[in-house]
Amino acid sequence: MKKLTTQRQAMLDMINQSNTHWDAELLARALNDAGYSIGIATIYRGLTALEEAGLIHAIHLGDKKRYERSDKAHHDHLICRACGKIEEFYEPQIEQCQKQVADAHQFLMQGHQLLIFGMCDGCVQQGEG
Amino acid sequence: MKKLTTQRQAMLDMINQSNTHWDAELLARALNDAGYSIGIATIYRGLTALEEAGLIHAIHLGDKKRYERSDKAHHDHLICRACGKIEEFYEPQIEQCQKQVADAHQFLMQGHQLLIFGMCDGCVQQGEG
DNA sequence: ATGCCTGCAAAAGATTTGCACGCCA
DNA sequence: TGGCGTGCAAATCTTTTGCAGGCAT
Repeated sequence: MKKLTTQRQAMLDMINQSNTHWDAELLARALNDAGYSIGIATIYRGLTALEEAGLIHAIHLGDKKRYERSDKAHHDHLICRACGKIEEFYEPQIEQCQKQVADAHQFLMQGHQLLIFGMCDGCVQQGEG
Repeated sequence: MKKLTTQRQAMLDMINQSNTHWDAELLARALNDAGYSIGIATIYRGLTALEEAGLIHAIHLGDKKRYERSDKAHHDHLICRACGKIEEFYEPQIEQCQKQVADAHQFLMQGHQLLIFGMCDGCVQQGEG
């Protein structure tokens, strides 16, 4: 059985206290800044354990794996290519369409990931300046 | 200006002749099997060049980058977690919803990627056996 | 000559793993 | 005492890059 050790608790707290989309290194740095000293391997193993336990949620964003709180309703992501900002959205109509698509393909849907790439409002303004 | 050399032509042909979702190593192996001897670095550089030229299309599928023909209509992917098979689909309603979501967030949509994870029919059958 | 292309090997970044040690039931 | 967690360093995997030629214009 997986244990929720002090360090994993710290990781979980850090993730739960924010809306950030953490990657392993970011989290390691934040925890070290917060006074914990946790090896990077422990971070990776801990993140995997927390994910398996359903305590955090993972998204594989192109280059690297990110983690976010799981105590949130399901949502998808808008990703600004200019500044890297990640916004969240939830569109029930899309969710429903996906189920229909899966059914039509006799495909048992277990999950999905929708990423919308583009530029956020702020970056569009700047780009035009 | 990028050149369409013999090797890049071979890469392009290989990709165009199939519906496979190639990664760099798979493509290298296939080309070597076909009699070409192309270094892996050339494959990577070639794939990047072909993608920039719009001749092939890239999807970042979780772990690694894959490439497929670009002379196909836009589509999204159903991915079987059991056997790795990738099916394609196109659902105009989803496309349209995405635009609306982007607009609602004052987000300039440049592209998107929708992956549906689950199990294909064949694997479901097997799993139940 | 110049610019882009190639191969190889080395480097890079992200993640995993081997190993020895430590903690707690 | 056995199992899981930890740290470190080494290994792995995918991708990029440096460098020394090579080909075509």
